[in-house]
Amino acid sequence: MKIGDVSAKLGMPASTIRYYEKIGLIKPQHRVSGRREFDEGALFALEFIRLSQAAGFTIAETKSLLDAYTTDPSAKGAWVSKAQKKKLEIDITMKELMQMDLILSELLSCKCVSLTECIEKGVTRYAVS
Amino acid sequence: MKIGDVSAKLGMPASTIRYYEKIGLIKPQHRVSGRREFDEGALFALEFIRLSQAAGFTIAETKSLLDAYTTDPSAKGAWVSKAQKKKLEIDITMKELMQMDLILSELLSCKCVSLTECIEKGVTRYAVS
DNA sequence: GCTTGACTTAAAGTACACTTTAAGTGGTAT
DNA sequence: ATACCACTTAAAGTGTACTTTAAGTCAAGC
Repeated sequence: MKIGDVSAKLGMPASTIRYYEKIGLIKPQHRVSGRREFDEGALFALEFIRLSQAAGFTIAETKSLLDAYTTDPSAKGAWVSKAQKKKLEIDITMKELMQMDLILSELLSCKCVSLTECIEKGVTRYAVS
Repeated sequence: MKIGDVSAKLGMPASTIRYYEKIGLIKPQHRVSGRREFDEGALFALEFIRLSQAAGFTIAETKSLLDAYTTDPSAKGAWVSKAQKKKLEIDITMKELMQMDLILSELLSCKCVSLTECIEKGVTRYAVS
């Protein structure tokens, strides 16, 4: 699969994919007459990166999750605790998203004529504890 | 409430709060002998901003959600459709977070010695459709 | 065979969201 | 009363994550 196909399939600019390779987030892809050829593993890595970004993790964090124990099997223990920590962070983000959703729902269903009125009426009671 | 107290309560640097005021994300706070005094409304706005950021929205998007129909009640219609759109975006992000969580769970529970092996065994079948 | 367009590189540029700096003010504790 | 620390400002600096540019290569269709 060429970079253009991968780009279309994942909805990710080709420039971004090249950038990820440049900074070592994905392995240097095998070249066929100078162009990158992507396999399933590369596609997984890119999708993993996309989801990791969506989860609010930085490139460095993503790299750390993606690198670990691929080169050194004995590093799996460290990877496991790292991944577990990330799961907790995802959990926190999920709760924040749910709270944001709840606030938007409250503001959407109320009859106030302004946000200020909503705040006075206590529509925002979920927000600040 | 002074900026330091707000900062401590929300876990948000005072510099960030000043920055939010400077760019108009929050209203200019009332000053008491030169220092900002924050009320419940301001606290709500800041918590709203924090959650909005967690939901992956930009400052501009957050501002748009926070501004609308506060000054012009007739703009509520536009605000409503905007907020509904945001709720859909939150929904997408939630699904991505769940997928990320699922992938991490799979990788955590498998017995592979490397990520490459996991990919080959199809542990990643949830990732790329 | 020649045009088209996707690909290649390295390097510079951009956007967003703060964060830091420098210089100064003001209320509180010893 | 004096030291201290949180506060004030505007402006410059920082970090992350790309994105664009410029110059060039290469394979495929007309």
